[in-house]
Amino acid sequence: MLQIANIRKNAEELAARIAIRGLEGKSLIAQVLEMDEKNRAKRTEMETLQSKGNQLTSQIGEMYKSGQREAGDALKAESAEIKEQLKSLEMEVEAADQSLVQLLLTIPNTPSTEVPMGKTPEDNLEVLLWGNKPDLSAQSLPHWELAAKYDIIDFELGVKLTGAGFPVYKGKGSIFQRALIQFFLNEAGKAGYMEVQPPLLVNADSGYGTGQLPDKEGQMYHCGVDDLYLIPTAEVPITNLYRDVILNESQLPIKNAGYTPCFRREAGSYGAHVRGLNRLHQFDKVEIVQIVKPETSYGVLEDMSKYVQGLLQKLGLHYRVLLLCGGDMGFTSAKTYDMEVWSAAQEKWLECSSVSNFETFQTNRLKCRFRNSEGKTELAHSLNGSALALPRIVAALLENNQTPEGIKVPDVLVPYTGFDWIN
RNA sequence: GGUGAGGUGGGUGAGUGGCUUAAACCACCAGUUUGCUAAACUGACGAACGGGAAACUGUUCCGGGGGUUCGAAUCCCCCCCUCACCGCCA
Repeated sequence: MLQIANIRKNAEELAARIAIRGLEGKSLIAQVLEMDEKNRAKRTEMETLQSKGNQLTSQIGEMYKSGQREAGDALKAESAEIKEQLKSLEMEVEAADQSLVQLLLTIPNTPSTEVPMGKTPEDNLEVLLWGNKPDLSAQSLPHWELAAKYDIIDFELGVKLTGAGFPVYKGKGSIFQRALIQFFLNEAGKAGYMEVQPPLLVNADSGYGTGQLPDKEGQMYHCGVDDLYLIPTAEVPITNLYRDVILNESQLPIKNAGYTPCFRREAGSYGAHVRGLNRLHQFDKVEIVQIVKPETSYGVLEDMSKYVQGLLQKLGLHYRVLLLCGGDMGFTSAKTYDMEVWSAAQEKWLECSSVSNFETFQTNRLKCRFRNSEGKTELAHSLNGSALALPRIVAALLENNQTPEGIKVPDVLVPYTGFDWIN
């Protein structure tokens, strides 16, 4: 959620930035400002009356204490009248504030000025291309056929147990996936991220904190009996560690990494493009999160992007980096890079990481602040990224490294798997 | 699930109707001392929102919601959560 104080101060700039998403920034901001002005007038009116009422009650108290009981009683009527007036005024102010918040909740984050204009994925900017397409023989198989051939991932079994989108990893497939997780966590540790194991179920407050609620309620699995949500990403529990917190400037930057399964309903997305590991209801992911000082956040975004790319390079994957355009960016993000790996047998790019700077959009909801050098509280900036999401990495590795003899395990993973071939 | 105790500022924790403008201690911050760190001492120190160029000032907030009262952290009702013990159990 955008900060109202910031909108007052930088109305024009923010309107222009919203327009990068292809929205009517100017009229939206104008609407907010108009409502805000009305609300403040109401608030002033209410507070003046409250002040008057407070003075009166202390007067009455004084009179009682000095024995002027009758004089005190005489003022009670006036006090009661003020109280009556206040009742409706307070309700008006609350309703006014509520409707302003409702309006603000509909406004997405303001893209950074470097974000390209555009509405569709075609308008995303390819900022980097690394490596080359692997040269596969004509008999190359897509990963779901490889999974069956070597009996390492069983999609049918998952359907029996749960439903589509819940695969069962078996034998070397299971070990391979565990090796990747371990590799990613160790790399994150080396890069200075503190590992955390958060809960996989979160309450509604946490959902609101990172912005999954109320907009994306339908994307999360909900346990009705206990009113808890299965996390769609570790971003939710990890970022919410810092909800309602005032940090010390010296604690920043905070760098956390965590591995969790992720659960997504993905309602309405079926068909060929969700085949195999391409889109699942349950998948594993290592997530990195940073809470930083505002002036450093864009530098940190570049660092995180480089870090994620380093993982892809160590795995020897052909990938590209996209700077998402305004229209394709998530609601809460100010600037996002997507990393896509080349899936050689499917001959298409698969998104395997998304690294974003949220500026104060999340921290405003989270009330995640730090005490700056002037001793004032200030909202921190939050960022996160996948490092990495497992299924599409597994898919790309299986497809790109396939040979007639089997699937070659990347060298960096061998210490974790204990074998160098899946065959 | 049963019984009991409790939720107060960054933390510990006092506070049973108006001098609470929330004590005290700790932490954080600034300064003095100091080769450096530490210790000691001194000082400042809750948050959000509004008004004001600023100094400053107003309002709200003691788990959440309602109520009693001229006046509520304090009394009453409902809800939520935490802790302890018991039961069940990986």
